[in-house]
Amino acid sequence: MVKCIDKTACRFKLMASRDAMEVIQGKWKIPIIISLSFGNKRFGEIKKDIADISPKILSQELKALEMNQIISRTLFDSMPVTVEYALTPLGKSLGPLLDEVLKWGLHFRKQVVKK
Amino acid sequence: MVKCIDKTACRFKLMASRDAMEVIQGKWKIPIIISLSFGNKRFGEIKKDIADISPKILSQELKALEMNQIISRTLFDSMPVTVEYALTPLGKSLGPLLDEVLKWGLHFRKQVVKK
DNA sequence: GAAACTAGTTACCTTTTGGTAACCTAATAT
DNA sequence: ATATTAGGTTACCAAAAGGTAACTAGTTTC
Repeated sequence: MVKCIDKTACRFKLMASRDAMEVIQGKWKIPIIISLSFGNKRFGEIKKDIADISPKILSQELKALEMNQIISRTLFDSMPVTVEYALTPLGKSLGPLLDEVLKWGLHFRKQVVKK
Repeated sequence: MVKCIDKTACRFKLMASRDAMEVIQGKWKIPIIISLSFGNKRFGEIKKDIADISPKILSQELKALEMNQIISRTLFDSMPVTVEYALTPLGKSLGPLLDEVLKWGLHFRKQVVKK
């Protein structure tokens, strides 16, 4: 039975995984990132993509993603003002992680959910 | 600007990612899985590995992971009884996902957290 | 008889997350 | 004047997640 011998390395791993999870955790962050992976979008477009998200939650989650530098927010002073959200390079770098999440989700569904 | 044209495929993706996230979401599930990736462990050993988890939460999370068939629970009727937890093949199949989480977490920390 | 070890459970409480409904500002169209 | 569009905000509420402290059962050692 192998133990977590190098405790510093182990703690470092736990820290890194917690960091990553904090960024993508919650009901709506991954759907928003997936929506933006199909191209830059405006507030209303994301809202239309994700059917049952409320404006309050969408606004809140977009702010959180922006603070973590996953997305950018650009204001155009057209009339009426439009706002464009886009994935940053850091946001795009989530691609492989999200692919794995998706892949494993399908595997899980095949094995356990079974419908 | 590309949209999510194939709506059925898109909904399927969202469903799969939500399934996966439900299994690994929360403050303690990934730490528990990482702990068990170092070998089968008993309740008290996992508790020692994860320093600040309370027995209530550990018990709760182990039950959830067992229900999702990520871990197995084996009772030995020694004196006093001991219980061994282990990753199932499905649990082990989370390996690549967790590697990506870890990798991205380190990348994120280098780029954003910066200390 | 008292303490310790195993693997938890229970009651209670706080914090975080998610959700609804109504409202706001500025401009343009009817 | 009124409705509509865009991009939100606000107040209020419910549910889920997380945490603390104390307690349980059975057995063994001091």
